[in-house]
Amino acid sequence: MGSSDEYRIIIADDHQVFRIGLRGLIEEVKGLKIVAEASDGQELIEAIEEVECDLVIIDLSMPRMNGLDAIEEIRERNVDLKIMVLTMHKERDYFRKALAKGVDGYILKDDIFEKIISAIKSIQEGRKSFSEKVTSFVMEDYSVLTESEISLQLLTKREKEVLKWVAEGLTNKGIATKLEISVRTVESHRANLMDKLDFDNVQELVKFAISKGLV
Amino acid sequence: MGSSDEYRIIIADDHQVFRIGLRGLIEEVKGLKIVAEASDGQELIEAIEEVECDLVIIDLSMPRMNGLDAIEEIRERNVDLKIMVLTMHKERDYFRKALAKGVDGYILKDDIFEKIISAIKSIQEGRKSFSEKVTSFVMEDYSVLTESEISLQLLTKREKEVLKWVAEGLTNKGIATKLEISVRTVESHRANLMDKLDFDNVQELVKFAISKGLV
DNA sequence: TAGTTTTTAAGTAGTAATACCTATTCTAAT
DNA sequence: ATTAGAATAGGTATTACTACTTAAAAACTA
Repeated sequence: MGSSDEYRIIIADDHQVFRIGLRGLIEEVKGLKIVAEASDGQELIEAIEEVECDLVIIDLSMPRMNGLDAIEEIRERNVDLKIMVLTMHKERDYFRKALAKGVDGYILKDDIFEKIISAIKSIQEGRKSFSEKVTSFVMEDYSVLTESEISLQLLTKREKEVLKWVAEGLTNKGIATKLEISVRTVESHRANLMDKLDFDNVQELVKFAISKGLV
Repeated sequence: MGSSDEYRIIIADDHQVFRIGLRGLIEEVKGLKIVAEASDGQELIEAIEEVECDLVIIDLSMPRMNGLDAIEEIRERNVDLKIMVLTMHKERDYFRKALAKGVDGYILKDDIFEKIISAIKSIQEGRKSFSEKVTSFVMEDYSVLTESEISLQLLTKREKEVLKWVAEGLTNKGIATKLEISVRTVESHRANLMDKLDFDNVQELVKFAISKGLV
């Protein structure tokens, strides 16, 4: 055995002090080894090319190339490399975008250290790990959609029905056939929808329908 | 005082045995009182009209009028009434739709009874409460989007850019102006997008863009 | 440097959607 | 029974998008 049974980690964070602290703490754990450090996205990409590693721990706000762009870059080159975001950002948007780019973990810097380690372990075992603080944010997010539900109540039953099928991707003609009404009627409903919701394109209709759980 | 400091609950579930069990368990808790029972959505609506209550505990699968429709009906009449879903369905879709309709809690029947009580308490105090089993489903859901990421890699940089703006709701002309290229070029990119992704309408483009975190 | 992909752009025709406006029937509430 | 709102549908013109094809720079890869 030797180094082959060690889990090789690269840290990318623009604060040196944080890196030193994290390295110290992680290396106290048997089986985990920091094989490189990077202070920005560009350096990280280079480091990955140079040294073999299993996991990248990456901050989102870094100079030159930010974390999200770096993650995209990494995923384009190597789909298997595990990526764990370790950041102060608990905003829904960062989290969502990071997830969409395929990260394996998203842990907040104000989580306790044990959480970071258990996340690393989870990822090592092929699972994913997210800070409860962000999962709860996503949950709130899910339910917040609800609050502006008044606008849905503006719509009549038929309008909601038409909206649903529009969002599903049917053409007006398709909807007309499905509901057994004239295309002109569908056009009317659709015009009323646009009017009531103050939209001027299908795209917004789709996003609205999704947010309301109609599709 | 008397009944004024009691939290009045209506139970709607199509299984009588379950209702009896739940009633017994809930009424052992001081301060909670079951004021009515219903075996389907229709009965529930009627019960709400007849007796005053603070919280409705409702199952999703019921005859005559199912839970989701009942919730919609209730929300149309009374926005303040608290609604807690208590169901066996842990599928993402049920959960998402229930949330979109503005429920205050979503608890699974295979949760322990203490969880149900603590959820009721949370709701009573104005918070929301969801079974961890469904929040984790949502989380997975969030990250599963990632797995079919291959399709994004099919697209060129420019195509992704165009896709983003389409999803944002710009017209081809608007995108052309923004990117300082001809409308015909935008049309080309868009046609290629449709082709590569095997879509045939904007709606799908929007949904795809959202799932990839582009918008 | 040669070859491939990406980005650019146009022709031509056809289909789909929108912006107006009007108007009848149906339904539910007063 | 009356009235308001919803659902139906048509007229006319304009704008937006799609389908299918071609093709030339530009950029990148081998």
